[in-house]
Amino acid sequence: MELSERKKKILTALVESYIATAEPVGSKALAAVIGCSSATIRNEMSELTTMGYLEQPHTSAGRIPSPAGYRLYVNELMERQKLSEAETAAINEKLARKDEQIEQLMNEVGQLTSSMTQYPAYALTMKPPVAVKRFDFIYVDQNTFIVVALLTDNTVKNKLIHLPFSVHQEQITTLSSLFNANFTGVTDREITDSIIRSTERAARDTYGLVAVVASFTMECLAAARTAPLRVAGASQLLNQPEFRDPDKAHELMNFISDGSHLMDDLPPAGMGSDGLRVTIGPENLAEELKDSSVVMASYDAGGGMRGYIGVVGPTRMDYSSVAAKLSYIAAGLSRLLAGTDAPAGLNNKLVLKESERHEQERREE
Amino acid sequence: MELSERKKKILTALVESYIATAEPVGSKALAAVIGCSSATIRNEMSELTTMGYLEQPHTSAGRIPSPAGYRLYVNELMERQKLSEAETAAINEKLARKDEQIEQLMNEVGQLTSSMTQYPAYALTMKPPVAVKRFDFIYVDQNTFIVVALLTDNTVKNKLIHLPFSVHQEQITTLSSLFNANFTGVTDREITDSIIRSTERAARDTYGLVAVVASFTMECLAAARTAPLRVAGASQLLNQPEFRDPDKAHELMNFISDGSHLMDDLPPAGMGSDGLRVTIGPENLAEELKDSSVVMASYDAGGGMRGYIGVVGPTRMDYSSVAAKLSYIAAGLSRLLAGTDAPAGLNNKLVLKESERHEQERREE
DNA sequence: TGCTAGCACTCTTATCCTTCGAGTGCTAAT
DNA sequence: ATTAGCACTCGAAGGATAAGAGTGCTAGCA
Repeated sequence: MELSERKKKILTALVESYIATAEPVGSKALAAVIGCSSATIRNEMSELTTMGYLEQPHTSAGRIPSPAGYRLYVNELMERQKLSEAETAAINEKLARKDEQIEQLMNEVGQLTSSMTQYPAYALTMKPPVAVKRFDFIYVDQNTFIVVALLTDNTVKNKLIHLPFSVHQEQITTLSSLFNANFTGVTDREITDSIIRSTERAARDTYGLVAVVASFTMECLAAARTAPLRVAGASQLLNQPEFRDPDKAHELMNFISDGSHLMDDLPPAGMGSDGLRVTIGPENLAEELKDSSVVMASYDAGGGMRGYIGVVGPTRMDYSSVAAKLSYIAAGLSRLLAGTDAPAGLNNKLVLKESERHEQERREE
Repeated sequence: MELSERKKKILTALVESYIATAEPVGSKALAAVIGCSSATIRNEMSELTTMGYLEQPHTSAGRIPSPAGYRLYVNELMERQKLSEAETAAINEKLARKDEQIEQLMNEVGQLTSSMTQYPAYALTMKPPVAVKRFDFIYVDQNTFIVVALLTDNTVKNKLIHLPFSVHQEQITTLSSLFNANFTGVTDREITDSIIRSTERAARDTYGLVAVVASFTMECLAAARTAPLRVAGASQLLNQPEFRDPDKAHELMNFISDGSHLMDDLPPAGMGSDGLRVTIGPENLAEELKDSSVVMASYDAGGGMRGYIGVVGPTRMDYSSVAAKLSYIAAGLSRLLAGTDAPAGLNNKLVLKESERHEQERREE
């Protein structure tokens, strides 16, 4: 059922007022904004309450939005915010330093997101499986050599291997051709015991080294797909009035500081076509997040990799502003990492509606 | 001036009671422990107060230790605590997994320390300057090669270099001998413009590549000495009653979450010969730490590297237990990383006195 | 029929006041 | 030197009161 225009206006104003002040909103305050008497507002609010969009903390306080109210606000009512010059400049400046190490960059992205939004933020990259493109072996001395593996995603991994016995140059060369023959182009899943066994059989006098290098190889490949999740600005939570209770704050901070939980929940499903997803309060799967909201954006990290940034905050989160900022940062990262521009119209102003409608439909099934 | 035995007993009991309960301690409670009347205790406490070891939050509450009181307690009164079987076992188990990456390990050490002590913890390693031992260049294709640098601390760094123009194998070989001749054995400080310039002159047709590789080299060397500081368990602060005020908690959490401040302050000076240092309240240089205490321990990370672990907490910190735990963990790390055993007697029970006496003397000058 | 004015009612928050009790400091006695 | 006793202080806790914000409902008006 569709809401009347006025109801929409009231809900919008109420949500925004509550987001700004964290105080329940009364009919009087809204009357001024909407332009009719407080009694009328009261009637409307009463209906909105029975429809489930508003809640009353107690009989004689104002109303606050229910999760459903926030949902409606996010899906249909919220203004697509534009970032200020200063904000876009700050983001661009941070992202401009392209020559940084990727890990370093990801770390700073978390902090950037957190400081821009004033909420705790996290950033993670999901990578597709990689394989080794080529191996090189560097002979250092009798007991020592270095394995260098160039991966398909063009990162290079290496390891210094120190042996309790001595080898000579030719053995290393043999090893090199063995590994380049048998271990290139295979992902970590595809390295089976049988490959290792057969390589070992072919290895002859370098027999003992195969296992060492093979395990290094597997480590590399596994490490390359593992997503390094960075959490930044967890202490920002303490700025929010809803976390002035230290016990609540502590609980949620513990939860988000240890990123593994976040990963379970967040990346897989429900990303809108615009790369944004908002989960509000009880929509979150994790028990610890039932009173919080999560906004996340995904970006193209190049080579089929998909990255995610997100923020966690109270349900009374400033969705509009956060969505705009995340979207802008994500677009910047896409451009930076993958050279792809974001889908049309996504750069600065947001197009949430499309994706959110999908989600709405899903929810109503 | 030396305190009477009884004053020492009173101060000790008072500090320990306050550490345990966070409540000001009255004369009655102490009378039971010490074995004389509360009036006597009151007289003694009154003297201890004028001597500056105790404070009164207000006229009619009990006494709490002043920073000087804690200092005296830490230096002379505190029992050297032994860890329980379970605690040593937990620590040993964590440290047993030697084959982990060093960074991973350092990260976990922070978490281990934090979870053992119930305070926020940090861990950092300081490394002496390193140099490159040898360079190897791997030719990948026309536009691409890999630089591999083996450092004096036996870590290996690498970088994939992609060029906008093409090179051939011989140029790479030339580059290799140039760098092995001019850039090995020099630390980052010693790489001057003039070395780069003269190498470039000698470089002839590989001219343009020298700068690229040289800057990679400097990055490596700088990165190798930069201490990766890990902070863990910042949210533990919220367990402490003194941080139930969210604003205070927020301030300190911000401070410690961004490790750079900690580094400014902590590592340089005043490490006792036993590898432990305690700074109490106003002894800390940083304004944000004036109400907190820091306990840190250093360990031998091998190859001249010195590592530090520490915890931050309220001045009402359980110094005895924290010192024992830190010391045990540090000794374990020394053994693990450097193979050296800690100085005699330091393994499990602590010898604080020696070093602290020195510090005491320094302070009295 | 929709809007508004008015009014009684509810419920929270702030404030003030009182009481209670823990703890002190001092004095006098042992 | 120690202790018992006592008057005094001061914060914490409890309770009553008042204030204020907001609601729901009814009745009147366009």
